[in-house]
Amino acid sequence: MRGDVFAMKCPSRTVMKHMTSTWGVLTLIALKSGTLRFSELRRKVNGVSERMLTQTLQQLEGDRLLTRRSYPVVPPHVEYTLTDLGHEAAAHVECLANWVEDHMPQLAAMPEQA
Amino acid sequence: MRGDVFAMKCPSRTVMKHMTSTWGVLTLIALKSGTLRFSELRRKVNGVSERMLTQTLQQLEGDRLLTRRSYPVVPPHVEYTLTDLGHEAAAHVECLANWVEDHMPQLAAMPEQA
DNA sequence: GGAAGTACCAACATAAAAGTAAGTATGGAA
DNA sequence: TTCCATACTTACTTTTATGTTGGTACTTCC
Repeated sequence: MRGDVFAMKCPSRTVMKHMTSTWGVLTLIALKSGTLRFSELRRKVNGVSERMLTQTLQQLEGDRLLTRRSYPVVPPHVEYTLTDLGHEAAAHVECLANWVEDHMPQLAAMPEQA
Repeated sequence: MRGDVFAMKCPSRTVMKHMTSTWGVLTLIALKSGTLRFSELRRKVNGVSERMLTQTLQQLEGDRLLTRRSYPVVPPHVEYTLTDLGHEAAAHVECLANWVEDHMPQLAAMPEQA
């Protein structure tokens, strides 16, 4: 029942991909400090397009890392909240991001390659 | 001097991308247990093409996460070893991967989306 | 003599990811 | 009355990622 990221077809790879994607990382970290609605996330996650944010949120919801709550009011109102699993996931991702941020001076002297 | 993954142009994003790329993750984890040569890595990292492995190794080398040592012998012999930084990076990445592997049953019930 | 192994590179082709623009419904503000 | 905000979707284009093939230089094995 355990996943194996070394196995090409293991679904754990898909979850990893979602969590470590550019916008997945930022979305998880952004939601760590609490529930946010779509437009708030969009402002917080610098540079995401609506399309990408929607897609990222749907992926993370499909992985049960967050829940979507939509209120049927006239200007749409939708809230996104991390699940318990999501909080754990976000903690790991943030830990990684913090490490990279902290070690930037030592990493990459000449950032000219993609 | 500290990086910021929320900043679109921050080089930390590039490093994150290298570390969390499909093959970056597997390469780092594979090298955690010690030096490996190219062909050994290729066999260990299930499914990677030569091209992708080469590229991944060059990126990680550029980020100072591993070192390349090449011996000028007749059948080429090249060894890859994690740096101290690389070991730290690999630990974080493996931690994340382990978490995902351990929680697979709870994540993703129907893995039909990309 | 011919095949295989080694660690690549370059060119080409395809697949996947990401961005752009426009459309939708509705209420409230200007 | 026109415009904006909201939370999306859809179609389309561009960019990036990845895979495939073939070549290299030399040696050992069959």
